[in-house]
Amino acid sequence: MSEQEISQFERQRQEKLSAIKELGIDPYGGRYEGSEAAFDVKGRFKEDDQTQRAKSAGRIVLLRDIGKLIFITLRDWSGTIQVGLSKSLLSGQWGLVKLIELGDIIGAAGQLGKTKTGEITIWADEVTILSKSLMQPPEKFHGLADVDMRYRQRYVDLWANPEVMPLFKKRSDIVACIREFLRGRGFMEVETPMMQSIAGGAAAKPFITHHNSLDMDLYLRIAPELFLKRLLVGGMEKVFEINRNFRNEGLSRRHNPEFTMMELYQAYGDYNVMMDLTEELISFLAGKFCENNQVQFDDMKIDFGRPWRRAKYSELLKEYSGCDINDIVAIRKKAKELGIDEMGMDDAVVINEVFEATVEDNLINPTFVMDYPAAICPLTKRKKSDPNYAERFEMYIAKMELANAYTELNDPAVQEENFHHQLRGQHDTMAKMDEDFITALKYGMPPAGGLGIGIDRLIMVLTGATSIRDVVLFPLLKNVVRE
RNA sequence: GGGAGUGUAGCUCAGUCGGUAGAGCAACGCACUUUUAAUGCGUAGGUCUUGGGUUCGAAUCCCAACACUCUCACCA
Repeated sequence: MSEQEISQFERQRQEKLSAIKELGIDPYGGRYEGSEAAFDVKGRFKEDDQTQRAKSAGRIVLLRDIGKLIFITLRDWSGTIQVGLSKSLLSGQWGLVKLIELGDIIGAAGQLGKTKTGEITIWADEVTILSKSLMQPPEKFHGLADVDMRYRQRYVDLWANPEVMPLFKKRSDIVACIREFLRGRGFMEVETPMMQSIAGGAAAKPFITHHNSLDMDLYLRIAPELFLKRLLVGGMEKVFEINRNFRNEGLSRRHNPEFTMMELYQAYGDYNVMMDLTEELISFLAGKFCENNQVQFDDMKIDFGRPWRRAKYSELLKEYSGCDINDIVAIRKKAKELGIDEMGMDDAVVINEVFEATVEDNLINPTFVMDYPAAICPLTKRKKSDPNYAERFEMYIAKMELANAYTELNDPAVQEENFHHQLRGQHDTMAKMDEDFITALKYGMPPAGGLGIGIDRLIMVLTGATSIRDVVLFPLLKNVVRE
């Protein structure tokens, strides 16, 4: 279909638009003051008070025309409210009233009352058209079901499917609570570069862009870690950042190429401090946003009740794969059984492959996995008691990695060595040495605990949404090729 | 990138053995001042994702492309 060609529906709506203009009315409205959220109007309604008035604005999502009386359901960001348009109350405006239709945005004011059937209703004595809709809205009962269209036209999805707006409101509330919680504990929010000349702090393929006047290639950041640690060097003691990371990798139910990460650093702390903080923060959120501290997620019932399990990496490996972490022969045998191509992989990588293949699917309730093999943790301080292991934990919920934390490595010599050391079998390693970060460490970084929490995934487990695309307003999609 | 599935009216979906397409909602017309997915009667609406092929004949069978979903791979 060519773009010039407009549908019969759009043509019909254009005619109504013209008819509204002919009445001398601007079909696109303007400032509209004094309107109240539908939710609030319903909340303050009193049974036998005849003097109540209300004024609301929103989109018409249902319309029942009974001749000289029209019932309309208006939806705004807070919910819906019924408006009754009666010819006897609106005789002067009846010409306009008969021209409005599903999808239009209107304002209405009048006495607040109830209908015979008990529905709280604004009996309008004044109606204002605020925006004429030229497009046909989706089916009123099923809404917009086509997932592709829901993501491409989120601006329709948000009002056509009633559960969508509350979900994104909840996301906003959760993020606000995280900020409130952290600020309450003395953390300072900062913003560090999203465009970096060296994409460091994680092992992932970056997106590349170019700055013209500096004639310089830049990477969209894969993590803020190395910049936040520079702030520790600078003397900030408790910092956090909530912002986007970008990773040039595959998409899935759990992966969007741009995703929101909360990273925080606390000077003089360690990974045990981070563990307590993680448990307290997420428990606080679960208590606030989840009924009975539980969430149904797919076929899993997640229980956020404390205390959360804290188990060693080696312990979980033993529990679910049957292998002792020190018995590399048995682990390689297990890897073969699992179909992992372990030839040419370093031991630590094979162990981690087996771990991921056997353990992850069992981690449903919040679980801290502690003490990772040091070889796969280049930014982490090793355990004093056993330098083969690093003071790192990952926290899992519903088989997903939600958080990752370290006792941060602050020895510049060890850090430099780790940057140089490449593990065979790992596709991406720290691509380029960040010399300036090493310089920063040489000035002295206080010992610290650091934590990263994947915000999108956290929203998923707190709301029961099983696809990251349901908690991201505009997830990345392929372009539709237009002829 | 691999595998499986899906793509039909503006939307939600049927479509049997291969015989040129159906419903509900929305739209248009008429009626209706207490509806709740309002109702009743009537009208109109389709390049069956796109391009090839098989066939007398394709929404239906085959091939390819495109998009989406699930899944695997990738993903400290």
